[in-house]
Amino acid sequence: MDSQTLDTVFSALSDPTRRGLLARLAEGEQNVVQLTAAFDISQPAISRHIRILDEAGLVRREKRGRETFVMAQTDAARGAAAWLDHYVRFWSQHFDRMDDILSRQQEDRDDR
Amino acid sequence: MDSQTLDTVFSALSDPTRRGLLARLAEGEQNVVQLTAAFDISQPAISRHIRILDEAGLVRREKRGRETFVMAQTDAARGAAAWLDHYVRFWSQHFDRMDDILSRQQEDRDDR
DNA sequence: CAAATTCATAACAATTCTGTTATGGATTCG
DNA sequence: CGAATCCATAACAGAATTGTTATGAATTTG
Repeated sequence: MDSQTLDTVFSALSDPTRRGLLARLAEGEQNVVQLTAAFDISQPAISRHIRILDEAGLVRREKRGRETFVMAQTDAARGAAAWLDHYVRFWSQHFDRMDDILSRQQEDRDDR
Repeated sequence: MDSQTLDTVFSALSDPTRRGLLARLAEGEQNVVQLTAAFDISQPAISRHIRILDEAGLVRREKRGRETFVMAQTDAARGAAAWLDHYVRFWSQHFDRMDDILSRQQEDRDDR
């Protein structure tokens, strides 16, 4: 997952309405009218949020007749999760080493 | 981890310079001059990025004399990682069930 | 103590984001 | 077929973001 994709995915996830949309979509696909009903903002605003999620690869849209169904898409989220996980692990290791060093120093002092 | 914290953490992570700062800090604490040297933008711009990371709980600042040392902080990243993980798992389950249903239907057809 | 270093903040400009209302194309309903 | 429904896009306003330069307080250095 390249840097620009991380930009758009994390940016997409940084808005509470968009996370709310994703949460709703976890229950299954919904059309735009259904999604709009769940929030307190206008339909065009929802349409735009959906578009941003789409561009980030977090949802997929499918037009059937006059309705547009929106469904969650996991790949982009998995990529971002992997990135975060990687860094959390890396930092943790670093801190573990730090703790190790600190506790060794403590032992050294205790030994005196 | 509450919604507003997720806002600030994901938003902080959505900028490539800030992710770059975090990557550098994984190697250990650095002062502002050192961090500024690693990027092609001004010191005040770096200072502001650091502040945003700080407010998101992704780094900690420690002033020693005239220098400010910056170090990565894992808790906020862990929280965001947990959120992402939760949803990825949830969606995956959903899709697994879908796959299950779809393949059962396929079997039904095969049985005919 | 004067000069240099470190870094935060203010002031500003350019750009992007997020909402609104207005509108209209496409599709479905009666 | 005319009316209603679904939803995307345009145009706009206000707020937020990200960079810049200018500046100065605090600290260290020579």
